[in-house]
Amino acid sequence: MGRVPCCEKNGLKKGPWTPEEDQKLIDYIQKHGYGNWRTLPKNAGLQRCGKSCRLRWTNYLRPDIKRGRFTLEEEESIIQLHSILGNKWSTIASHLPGRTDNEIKNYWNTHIRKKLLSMGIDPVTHSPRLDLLYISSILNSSLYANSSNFNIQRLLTMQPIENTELLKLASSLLFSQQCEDQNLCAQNDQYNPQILNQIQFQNPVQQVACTELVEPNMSSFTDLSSQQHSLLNDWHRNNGTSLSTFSEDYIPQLLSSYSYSNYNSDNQNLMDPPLSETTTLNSNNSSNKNFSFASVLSTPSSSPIELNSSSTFINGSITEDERESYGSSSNMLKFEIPEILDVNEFM
DNA sequence: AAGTGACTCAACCGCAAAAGG
DNA sequence: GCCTTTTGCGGTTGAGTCACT
Repeated sequence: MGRVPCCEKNGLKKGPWTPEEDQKLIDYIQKHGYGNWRTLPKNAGLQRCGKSCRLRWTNYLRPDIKRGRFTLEEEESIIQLHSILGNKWSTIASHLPGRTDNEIKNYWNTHIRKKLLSMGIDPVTHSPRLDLLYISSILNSSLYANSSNFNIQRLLTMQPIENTELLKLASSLLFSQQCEDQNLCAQNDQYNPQILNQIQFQNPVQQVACTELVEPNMSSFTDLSSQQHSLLNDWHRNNGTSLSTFSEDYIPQLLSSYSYSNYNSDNQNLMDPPLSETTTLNSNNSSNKNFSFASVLSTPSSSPIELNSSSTFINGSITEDERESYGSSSNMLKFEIPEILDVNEFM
């Protein structure tokens, strides 16, 4: 379909609107309405194209536009609607009176998306970042397994590591292990809790992810919708500045529901939860009109998760060695990520 | 106080669908 | 049914602002 530019470039102003231009547009629309955007600027005495006028009116000058910060309810709605609709900003906006698609799009990109990422949730799929879990499991095996079971050299030669991020991580691990060999060789068989306690996670999500992988809290396998809701409230109150508290409570629940059904669907799961407990966390219940934070997780659990470009597809190919290492010894299962690894590189 | 990088958000761009002749 | 015009949408940009050094 041939397209003619909506306006002549010459002689028409671009860029920020002045108060005078705003007033002209408001006055004209209040008098005549906005029938034809193409002829409107000329009639209103504006050196703008119709497209620019329409955008200015719909996104800024319209009298019913709500200004100010998004409320918790609006934020919940956006997340829930996005999990269903994707980037259909205008459709999402139609469910939020007074908010424009542009505003919602901006808010998503600058706030919600980052929050979800920092919580270990893929904002595209609304699923837990399984690549982080996978990395965590690899780290677990690599750092504290006995050398006879697993080592980083082996990690570097593993088939599933096709992702360059994992390769970077593996390389970093190799380097950090060399450092540890020099400094911590005294603790060959058992990790030293004092030393580990001194190592701080850069990302609390990972800490929880790692901990939960190896030490599942079975009490979390219950219906959590109300709890999740209160967690979101906490998160919102903290304005995203203190995610650790939220994440530590929230992420294990995500992992509980998600890793069970996806991580190793055919064979024995890492933690072998009862099936019924997994299903109670299914959030795709359209009859639930109240927002549950589980709605963030919208991807059907039965489908393989194709994460975004910075993510890694996890196919559940866990070797017998690794599986054993997860479940055989609680000592070996505890681990932490060295500071040398920048978790943000994987987010 | 100046420099720099990160962040925000209004505005633009290109495309596609809808509408009209 | 075809072509042109208009409208709407989603992705992206960049100027302004803020925070930190």
